[in-house]
Amino acid sequence: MPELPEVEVVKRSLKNNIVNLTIKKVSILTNKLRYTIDEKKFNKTINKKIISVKRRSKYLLIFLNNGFVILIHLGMTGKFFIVKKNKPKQKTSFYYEIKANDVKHNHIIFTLNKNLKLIYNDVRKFGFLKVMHKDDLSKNAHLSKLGPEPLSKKFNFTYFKKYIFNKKKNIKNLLMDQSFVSGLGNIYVNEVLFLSKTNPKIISYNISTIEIKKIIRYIKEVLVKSIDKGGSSIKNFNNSDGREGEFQQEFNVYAREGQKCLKLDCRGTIKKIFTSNRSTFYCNRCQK
DNA sequence: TTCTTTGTTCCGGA
DNA sequence: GTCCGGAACAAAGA
Repeated sequence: MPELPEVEVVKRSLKNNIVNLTIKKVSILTNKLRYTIDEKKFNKTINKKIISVKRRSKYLLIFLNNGFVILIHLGMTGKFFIVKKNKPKQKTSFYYEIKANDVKHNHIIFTLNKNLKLIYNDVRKFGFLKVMHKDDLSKNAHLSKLGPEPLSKKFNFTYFKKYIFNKKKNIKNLLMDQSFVSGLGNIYVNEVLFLSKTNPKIISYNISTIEIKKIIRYIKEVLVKSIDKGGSSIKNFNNSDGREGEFQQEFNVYAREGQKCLKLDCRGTIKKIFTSNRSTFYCNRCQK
């Protein structure tokens, strides 16, 4: 599931592969992803050059040389494939050989110059692509409500402490709240709370100064580490077989219900509960 | 057929 | 009016 590190890895891959290329053609194979696709808007991208690729929270932004931008959210299962026409077997770290059974989930195909194709593939169709003018980005409903980037200096002790004053929300829900900090999802929030030994149900205003510092430190540490590893939950991006990677080994608590706590000398067991309809995993001993 | 997964939005209660 | 948690929603696979 793409969270901030995975989106960052995708951004870097796109940056290395499609900047300075020109979109020659757009094929919309599915007219509805999360939102209905406005085909006319996509025509604005034809014969335009890609000048940069950026990330904000879990959103990708592909900027074109006519002032238009493609805003993308990968949802649960959104992926980009870059393939070389007529040479399907050729691969680099990001080139991907599409298997026949993946093709039915290809929804939007950008034909680029240099015989390349950029393909948006999404099994669950919870992602979206939207074309708009860059001047309209600041008032876009998705982007305008976002809190600070977790890796930025704005996300610090002072900000955190001030924000949780009187906040009755539990810490799990707070970290999931994109207006507080933008880019964390369920997997990384579970991991961070394990590392800081914080109980996910604790009321935010009750969190101690020491614990706040730990949470902030581990958020930054886990995200950076994951980005460096190429995004823990999309290892398959670099695999040629298109299967799920062994990313589950990377996690201390996520999807480890009933298993032993991995912390040395802790004999706890990983529990699974639901908070706001989201699966929450924590150790019953070290996250009191 | 039912359950699961996610981020976002909506709704009712406090 | 504000805050919060829970439910609903989207699609598809197991």
